[in-house]
Amino acid sequence: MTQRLAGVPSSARQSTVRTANLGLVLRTVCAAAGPLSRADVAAVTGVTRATAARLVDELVAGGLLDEVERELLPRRGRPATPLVPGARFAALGLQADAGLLAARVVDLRGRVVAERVEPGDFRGADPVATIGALGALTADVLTGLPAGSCLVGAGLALPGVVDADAGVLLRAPNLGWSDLRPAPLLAPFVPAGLDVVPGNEADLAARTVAEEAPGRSGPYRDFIYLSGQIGIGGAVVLGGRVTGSSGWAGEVGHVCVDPDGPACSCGSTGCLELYAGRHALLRAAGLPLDAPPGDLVRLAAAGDPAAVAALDAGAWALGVALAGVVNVVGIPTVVLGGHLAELADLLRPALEEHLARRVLSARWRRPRVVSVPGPPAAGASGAALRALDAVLADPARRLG
Amino acid sequence: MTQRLAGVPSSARQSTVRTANLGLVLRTVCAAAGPLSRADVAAVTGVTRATAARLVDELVAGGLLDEVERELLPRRGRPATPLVPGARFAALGLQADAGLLAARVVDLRGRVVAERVEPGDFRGADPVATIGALGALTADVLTGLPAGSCLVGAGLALPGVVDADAGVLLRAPNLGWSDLRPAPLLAPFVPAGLDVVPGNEADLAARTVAEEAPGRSGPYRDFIYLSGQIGIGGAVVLGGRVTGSSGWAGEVGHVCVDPDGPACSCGSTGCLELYAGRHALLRAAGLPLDAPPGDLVRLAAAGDPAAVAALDAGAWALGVALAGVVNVVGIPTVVLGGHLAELADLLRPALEEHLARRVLSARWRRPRVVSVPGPPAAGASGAALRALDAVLADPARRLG
DNA sequence: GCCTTATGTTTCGAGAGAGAACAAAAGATC
DNA sequence: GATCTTTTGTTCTCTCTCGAAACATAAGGC
Repeated sequence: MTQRLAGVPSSARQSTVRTANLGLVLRTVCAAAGPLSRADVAAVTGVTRATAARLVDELVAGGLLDEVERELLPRRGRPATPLVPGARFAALGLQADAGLLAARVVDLRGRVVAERVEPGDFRGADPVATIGALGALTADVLTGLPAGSCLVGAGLALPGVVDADAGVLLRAPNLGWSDLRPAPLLAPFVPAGLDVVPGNEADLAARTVAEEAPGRSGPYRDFIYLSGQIGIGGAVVLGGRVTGSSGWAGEVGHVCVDPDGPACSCGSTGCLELYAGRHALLRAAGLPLDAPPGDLVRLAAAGDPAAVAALDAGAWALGVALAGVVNVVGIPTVVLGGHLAELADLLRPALEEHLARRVLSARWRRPRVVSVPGPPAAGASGAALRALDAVLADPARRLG
Repeated sequence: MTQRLAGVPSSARQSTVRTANLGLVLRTVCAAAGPLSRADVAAVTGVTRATAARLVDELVAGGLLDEVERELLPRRGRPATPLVPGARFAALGLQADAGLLAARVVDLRGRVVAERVEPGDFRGADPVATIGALGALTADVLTGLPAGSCLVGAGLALPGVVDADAGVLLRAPNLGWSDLRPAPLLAPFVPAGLDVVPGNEADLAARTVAEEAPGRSGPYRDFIYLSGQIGIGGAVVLGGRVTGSSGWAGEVGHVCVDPDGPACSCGSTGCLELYAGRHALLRAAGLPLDAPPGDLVRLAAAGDPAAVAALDAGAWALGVALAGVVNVVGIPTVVLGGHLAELADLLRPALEEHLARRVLSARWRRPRVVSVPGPPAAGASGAALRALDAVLADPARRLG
């Protein structure tokens, strides 16, 4: 009975208060749209100005906050010292997808410090060679960093089932990769000690919707995210947090929409991906599989029958699959990302109608479908955000 | 910029440490299988014996912990004072379902202090009269409480879409109720000031699996729960917590398993409930709809073709629907409750096979189907647990 | 030039846990 | 049966952190 029980969180002590409040102050500054003064921080967080000043001073000393030049707004009273998130802290976000490689560095203010995105066709490509190419891109990006930058972490977005704790990509159907451990392959290209943590592409891309910058909320807090790449990944975001079992989740593309439908390479039948995946839509529309993204939109907008039929079938399949997800998790907002974002305007009417019919709670909260423009390779940004969020969660660790 | 931002948690102060540690100590005692001493509490939580003793003394003074008689284990050293959760704190859990009414009082130790369960057929019953009957049951149960009991909360499990914040049952298809506010109807039967909070039956029943007593974990921490009543409700439990959008979620019964299937009363087609709901199974097996629970089991075990076919169809539909849920939330454990628990042994082989085929991550984590015996009207117990968990989350409020 | 106002800083006190010493109550040992 | 050992529970001092209030600072307004 003297053994420490698993799952019991550790006790609070005085230093816990300090740690919690340092994090609170840092997140408050990050969450704000513009610079805050020490007095603003006190007012927003509820601590006294004395305490706010003490906490801010410690964060400034550690570089997690920067004092910037005051812009001369003519106001009464002593002029405030504007505070913004520290510019020297940044994280590396990588992405390897069937259609592109990307390396991007994002700082604590949410700015892209450096990036390279290389399109290509990596279906069935050799994993070692491809990760090597990504490493070269990474090295290139890192040389462009300003002096004094501090990389706090790194992540790699992959389109498949990932065991993030073990650092293993278990299976990426569209790349044709299995049981791959990317970190050792990337180690030669990144600073020593920087661990590249893999993650599911859709999970990470969803973060870029939930957070428009580290610690700053995006327009939606609760939504189902759909990432249209060659496959279809998904993530459930609740209260701004991606839920699910850490990288195992989000295989929406393989939700069954018709048990009597065609066989899928995953072993099941009638998977969503066979109707609304990028290749499925292009094939049904009579377009080549390497057609540029805008072609399908133009064709359908012009009323081409095959293209319209392809989108109708896609909307129907998305409706069946998403209605199931909405019925289970109870979130009526669907955010379309990736190639589905471009098609959002064409898919929305039929898709929302299908959802209204099949979702039990639709009468009270009508499901809606929205899209976000999103950068190319949103997964890379999400991977960087994940690493930066770890700093926001516990800034005291960075202060020594 | 001096406005308090929404969503920013409040700052920590000294009293926060106290509050947190009081909760930690109380939850530690609740989580333990047997009584703990002050020294045990110190060892498990990590605080010093001095601090543990102070915290325990405060909880004992408030009645949240009880010091019980030492059982004479011959051990060296000064004998410890065994601590158990306070017996005088209890919560009321109610349930109204198509097949039963239930009222139950559960104390902080997880014991059923008093209960009444009344079977019946309440499909299409008048909501006011039915809730009135439940109120009479409740009044009866409350008179049986030992003197000095303190009811800390009350909950009502309902088989439908509930807005817990607003306290409204929006729609319960199998009861035929809509837009019902149960709290005022029950107010005459409960002590003044006790708010009866409605909740989704499956969400609440899932709690009884995640927690075998207030604060004490059950055998599974991450699972998909299926509650087989006349309809089929569901809940997703992650890390011991029911996730979802507070009562909107869990309508697994209306996940579409065959878009070309028969029309459902909900407006969609091919809903899971039409294949694996209680009535669907009985009808397909050629049994009357009011057949006692064991009949179908006996018939199928005896090899009756209609019964076996009914269960095959049910397992197939459950496989399609649950594979979708597993693919989205990434949890490979399915717990069957309600009438599905009795059928678990008959459903499991086919169901696990369907899941293995349709779940993308099955090769690494094979989905498994388990059942829990569960009390009748598990939702009532779950409703009481929810109220008791609120005390565990913040015992300081109870201490004034 | 003085007043007003808002920001930032200093000082003191209170609450809470850590650590160590102390007191208490049993079994173990001779 | 007296003493030692062991474990539990208590008391005391110290440190850490925040709150409160007074003070200092730097601007605009009159």
